[in-house]
Amino acid sequence: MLDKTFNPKDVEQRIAAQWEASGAFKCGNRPGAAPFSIVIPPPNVTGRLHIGHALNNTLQDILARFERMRGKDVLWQPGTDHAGIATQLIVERQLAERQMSRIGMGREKFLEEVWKWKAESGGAIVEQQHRLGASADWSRERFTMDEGLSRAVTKVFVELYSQGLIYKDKRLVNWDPRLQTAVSDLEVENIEIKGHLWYIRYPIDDSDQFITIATTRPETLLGDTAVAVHPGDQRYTALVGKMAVLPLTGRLIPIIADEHSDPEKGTGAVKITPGHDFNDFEVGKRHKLPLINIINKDGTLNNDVPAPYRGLTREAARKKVVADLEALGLLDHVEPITHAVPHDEKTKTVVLEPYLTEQWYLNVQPLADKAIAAVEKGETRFVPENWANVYFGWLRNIRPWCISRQLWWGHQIPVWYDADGKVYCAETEDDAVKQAGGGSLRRDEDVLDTWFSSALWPFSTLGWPDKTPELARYYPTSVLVTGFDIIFFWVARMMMMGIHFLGEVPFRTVVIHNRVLDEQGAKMSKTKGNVVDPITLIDEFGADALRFTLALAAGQSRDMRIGPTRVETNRNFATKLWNTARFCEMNGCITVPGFDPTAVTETVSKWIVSETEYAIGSVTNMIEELRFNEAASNAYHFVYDIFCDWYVEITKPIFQSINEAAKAETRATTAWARDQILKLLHPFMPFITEELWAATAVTPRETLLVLSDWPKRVAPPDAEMASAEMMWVIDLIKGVRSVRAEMNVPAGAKIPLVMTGASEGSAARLARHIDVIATLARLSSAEAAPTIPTGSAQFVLEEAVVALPLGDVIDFARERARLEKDLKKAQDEITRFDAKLSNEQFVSKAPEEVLTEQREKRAEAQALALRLTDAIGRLAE
RNA sequence: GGGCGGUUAGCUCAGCGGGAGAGCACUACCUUGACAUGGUAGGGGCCAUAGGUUCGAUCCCUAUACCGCCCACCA
Repeated sequence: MLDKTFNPKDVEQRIAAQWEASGAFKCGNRPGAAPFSIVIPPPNVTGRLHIGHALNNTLQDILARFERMRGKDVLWQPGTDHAGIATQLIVERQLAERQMSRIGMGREKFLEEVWKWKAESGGAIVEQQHRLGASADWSRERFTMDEGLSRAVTKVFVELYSQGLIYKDKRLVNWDPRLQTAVSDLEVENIEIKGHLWYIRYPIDDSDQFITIATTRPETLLGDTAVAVHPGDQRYTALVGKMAVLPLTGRLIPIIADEHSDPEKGTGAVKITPGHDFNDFEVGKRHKLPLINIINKDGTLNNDVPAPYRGLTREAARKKVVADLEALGLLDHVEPITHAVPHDEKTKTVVLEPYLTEQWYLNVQPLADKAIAAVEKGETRFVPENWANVYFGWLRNIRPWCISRQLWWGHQIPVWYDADGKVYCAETEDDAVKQAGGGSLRRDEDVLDTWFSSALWPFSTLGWPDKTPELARYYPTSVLVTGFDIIFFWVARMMMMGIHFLGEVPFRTVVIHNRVLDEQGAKMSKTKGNVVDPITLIDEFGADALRFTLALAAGQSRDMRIGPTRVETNRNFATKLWNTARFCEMNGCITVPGFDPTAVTETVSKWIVSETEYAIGSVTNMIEELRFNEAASNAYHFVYDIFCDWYVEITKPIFQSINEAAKAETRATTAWARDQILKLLHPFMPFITEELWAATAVTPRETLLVLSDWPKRVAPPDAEMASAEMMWVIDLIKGVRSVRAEMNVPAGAKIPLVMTGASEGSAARLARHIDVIATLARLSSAEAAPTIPTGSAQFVLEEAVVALPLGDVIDFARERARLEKDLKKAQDEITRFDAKLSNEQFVSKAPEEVLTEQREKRAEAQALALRLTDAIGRLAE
């Protein structure tokens, strides 16, 4: 006997162990089956599962389980990302607690520490993915710094280098002064902050005039090498070609004319600091201006500025420069402004500095062109498809990718230098030495951007550059499921690398899912403290409830809000499912081997087979179309509103009857429908369905549910007739219940029912389902009769009028009000249909079936109104 | 500045050319032999605004407003 409620805590771990032991998630053991593959977006090895991961993994798991049940050879490739910066920071912080430092111990020792950390505490997120029920092939788990994957990285680098696509360049980069590394354009987040616009007077050389410039960064004045005005700006034409005296330094800098200067902004004259501003860098190149770097790697001012400013932080330097200018009377005025300042995208606190360094770049332009073409040609499709525009937009304006990072944790760049600084790019040091013709070489100290290895994930995890069977079988992967926030970081780059190195797109379909917000609609962040922890939700409500909630919320809109109340609702759904199975158990509904749902004879059986068939079809279609929310809600609707609310209730009087043949068929049919439900829900709620699959079996099941076959659509006999009949029964019961409630008939009281004007068919239906109707509508009797007893409450059911003789109990005023309300509704409908049908344009232009439909509806409303009018008339008798 | 979403019941959201839906919340009643993590019956909406297309618009088109996101840039 099943317990009264489902206890996820007891069950989940046990079920997960069974799955693991059965090898159900392993790919490659279904020879002849079509492959279906997904690579997981590898979470950071430092990460904790957040609700966005939970959504992402749930959707992938739905697909994996669905396709596995459909007989495919499923590979869901799991793994983690080495996350250069995040991991290095964590280990550095731990070292600091032990009074140690990265620099102090040196590169080699430090990397040992990181690997040690990874072995001990890395990958906690993988355990959390297990908690969620993720059916990935865990035996194939990969890490971006694994030996094999690192080999792929090296090979890719060397090839791109030899193709001339990777090169070293000295230009401005976005510099993180705290980590002292370059970051790519994508890792910059421009944050609006309140600042000031300082108007500063630069004296003109050999003159008593000034040229006033406006700047948000007065401290960079120390590195100015020009002042620019717009060539067409009349105000300054006379000054172009003269020299200005740079305040605080006394350096002479030219006043130049350049289109970059915008007459509308500030004073129309702008200071040019090629060393610390991207635009100014370009201006400097155009005018062959000298470039002065005034900042150290840590963000403090260097020795190329006047002594008083050396060593100051940027903030301190700014204050001092402003104060000194003011003292000199060169500060014209200050305006408060709000402007966007580049911050480091991860912490959002560190202000990045445009900084002149030598870095490795990847010229992605040629790869981008092919990546664009592939989506244009439909080789990869986005779902929803409008995300393709975001993808195109970025790739069409792509700039070289700065791939080097001044970190230690990551893939070290496979480049060596000889004593003369000559470059040798090779897969191994030995090869480099060979290239150099002997001698000792020094390896480039930089590592690659973490996303460089992520870009190779769809093929590096399959064994590339080796020609493995897995690579042949599972590449291109079937579907990629991810969030829109990493379309640029990851999706586009995988496309570029996949096409370039494999000659084929890495995935056929990209599903972009919503972003998860908290229940108030706010973006979740650690600092706000509004992060909803999926593990907490799993602990409280079960993994199935969380998964079902996420699937239901995975609609087309951009955001979804998730919080405990919604998960609780679906925990309740799980309980409902559990108790339905319990009901089946209590009534002896046992799976009958070889049961043929198309051979049932009872109307009720035909009806539920037909409804099940419909549910199978809709859930299957919706998953195929990647409309997860529709799939989940269709399944929910079938299970709750049809199976639980009606079918189960209707079987109760059958089980209590003495019709043994009907009971036997109902038991078998119910067991069959329950099994179909378990299968339909399994991709969404794997734990509870797997548990019920075993618990409801009298003789052990042939396979675990996870390995069972997806339900096939069946063609039930007389489906339409059976459905119409059962709908009629349901409408009758609903009608009685409604009248009872409105007439305040006590719930326990059994009342008689008299049906008048019933056709032969209706009378027969009434007789056929008398037990069900009497039980569910709480009737003492139900019969067809020629006349309506006085003192009856009435309602209309198709051609018949149903009367509930309530005798003295009836409240005539109330009954009249109720009937009149219904009548008004019917009359309003008639009016609406008449308006339409009397419109010549409508009659002549609308399609025939719409016309017929409208006429039928009008006739129905007319008949209803007529019978209601009669009923009201009888009330007066 | 460029682009993209959203605006539907008190709340969170589905639906997207021919009768306005769900969950939660709300009201009334109900310990009915699966389930109170439940059941039954209800109340609640000019589907943001203004035009247009159409016989017909919550749905398609165009503008507007508000909310939000992405990209670029800001002296």
